Amino acid sequence: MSLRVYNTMTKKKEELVPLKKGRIGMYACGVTVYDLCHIGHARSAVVFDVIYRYLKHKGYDVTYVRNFTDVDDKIIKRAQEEGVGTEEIAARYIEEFYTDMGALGLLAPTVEPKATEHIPEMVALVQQLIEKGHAYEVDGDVYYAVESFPGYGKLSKRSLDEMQAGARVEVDERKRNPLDFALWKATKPGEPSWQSPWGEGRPGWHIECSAMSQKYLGDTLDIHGGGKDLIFPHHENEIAQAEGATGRPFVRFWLHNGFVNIEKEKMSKSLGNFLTIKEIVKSYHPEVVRLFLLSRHYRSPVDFSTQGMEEARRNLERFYKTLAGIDEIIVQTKESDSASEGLSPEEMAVYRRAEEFSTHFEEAMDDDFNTAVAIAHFFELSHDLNRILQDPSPHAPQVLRKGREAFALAGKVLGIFQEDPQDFLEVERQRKIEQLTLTPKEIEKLIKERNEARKNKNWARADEIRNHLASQGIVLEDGPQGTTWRVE
RNA sequence: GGCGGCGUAGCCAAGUGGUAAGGCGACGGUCUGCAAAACCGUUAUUCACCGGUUCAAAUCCGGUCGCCGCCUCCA
Repeated sequence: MSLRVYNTMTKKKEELVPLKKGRIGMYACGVTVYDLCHIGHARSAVVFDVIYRYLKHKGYDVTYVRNFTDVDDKIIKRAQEEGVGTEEIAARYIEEFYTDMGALGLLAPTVEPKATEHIPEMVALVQQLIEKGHAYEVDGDVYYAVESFPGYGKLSKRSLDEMQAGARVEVDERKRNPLDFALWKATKPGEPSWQSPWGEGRPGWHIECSAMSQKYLGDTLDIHGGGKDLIFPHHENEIAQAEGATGRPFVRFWLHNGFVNIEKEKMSKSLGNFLTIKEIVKSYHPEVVRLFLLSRHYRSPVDFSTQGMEEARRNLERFYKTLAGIDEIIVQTKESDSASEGLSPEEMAVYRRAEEFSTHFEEAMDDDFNTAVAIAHFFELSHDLNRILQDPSPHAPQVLRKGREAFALAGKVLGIFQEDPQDFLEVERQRKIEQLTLTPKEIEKLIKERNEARKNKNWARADEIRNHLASQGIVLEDGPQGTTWRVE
């Protein structure tokens, strides 16, 4: 099966053919470390994490680079506000980044370069651009001359003329073209700075990704990605820098993820609806966040809502309930009990579907990482397995084991279903119990009373207790093993 | 103003030429004292609207309406 991806450059799905057979070099724009990460960062990070995982799953030797922008206007501003050094701000939010992204279960990239640790590479690149006539120096600043690069605008599909017509950039007399952007900025008092051929200064934003991707992945990357908002100007500028310097194609496949809205509104600081990852994982298990995000296609906008998150939580719990049921049965059986001998036609059918699961999963993922379809397959498999679980025959473990393997293997690619089912359900239970006004002890007491009433066929009293607890969000389940309770 | 995207059931959401995945909800059934969970079944003759191309269109083309993003820092 061949993997097809949507390429922003060509606006088409194309077969992902790497430059070197069996190897993939991929670069995802990371974060500027001046504040806590929000759900938008989480989406981007999770999307590229899943892409990384899937490429590895397909057997590619992947080099994944994700950078930290640790020198930038916003960091400087923040540092000045707090009266501390920029290094302190950067170090603080890098640490927070690891805490938050670690919580979301992100795999570590191959390399995580920091801009400040690659100043010499950036200076060299800028010098190269000046030599080739793509950049010019004015008063210690260096600007990229967009008119010197014929392909400028090819990724974002705009021409220089169009952009100039609608330009809202401030006029700077020293620039040859208003759209020329800074490669190097002369230092100002109180700002971090480094030595350069143009005097003390610091790099512009776009140059770091060109320099660092080149260093770790070579002149041509297979995949470069980030949020849709980076298409212009960031990625457009990166192309101009990299291709202007090397004269070779910069990126084979451009991948961009869609935005996150909050309750149908654009997320923005002025609206005060910024949701940080920290806040979210306080209320939801990280796998719930992943399931929620991956239930939509990565290129579409997604609306982050309580309703959507609750649905994801309910669904994940359902999956884990199935898995817990399976584990309970197969724990007694031997590893080798996954053969198909002696199965009933019904069991055989499920066995086959479990066997084919990975094929279907890969078909979905091969189609531009269609995680929504992949997750739909999980629902189907889950139904199949629940049917077996309902009334397990002596041969059931053979089928269940097969299904369990499928869940674990494909789940690993999405970064879900990786917890022990019992543990997961217990953690979720505790999380909900904390919200209750009643204590478990009080609940147990009421259940005891209700069971007394039931013994005496006092259905009125029994139902009264059930309804009372239900009004608190507590659901009673009468089973052969007695009565258990759970929180809605 | 320029560029781009989107509009699929009550809701969420796949599907980009071959006759509408999946989830939530709702309804009916199995089970239950009643429930819950789980399972079974039903729930879009139709994909914003109008016109066109085609044997065939949610998918392609033209137009209309509505929503959104980018063009300035942004995942």
